[in-house]
Amino acid sequence: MSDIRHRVLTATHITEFQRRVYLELLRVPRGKTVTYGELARRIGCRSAQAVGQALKRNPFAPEVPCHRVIASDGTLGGFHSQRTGEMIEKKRALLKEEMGLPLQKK
DNA sequence: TGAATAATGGCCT
DNA sequence: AGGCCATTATTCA
Repeated sequence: MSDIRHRVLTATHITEFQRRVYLELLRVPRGKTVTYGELARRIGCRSAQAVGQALKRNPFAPEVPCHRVIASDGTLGGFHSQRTGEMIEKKRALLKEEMGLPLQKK
């Protein structure tokens, strides 16, 4: 079982909203991707930016499947080349093959 | 198809 | 209260 989930549930240095985002993210089944807007709607939010911000500030780093979140275009959306960014970028590539995604490149 | 801009909603300091 | 954001949609060429 993912202690990550437990960590999020015990996280107190984050807002309730943030917790929802992480939980929903962990809730995403493997081989499935969700857009910021989709995830936002799931938690009852209308702003994908808020979700994105939550992931950016993600205190749970790559432990959380943030690589399953993509833009509405089916692209990788945002992501920076920071330390975690590189790792996630790589993870994303593997995840794509894992789920058999044809890598939509507009 | 690609780029730029506008609008939007919520979070952080 | 102000600024920020890993967005989204729309518009123009």
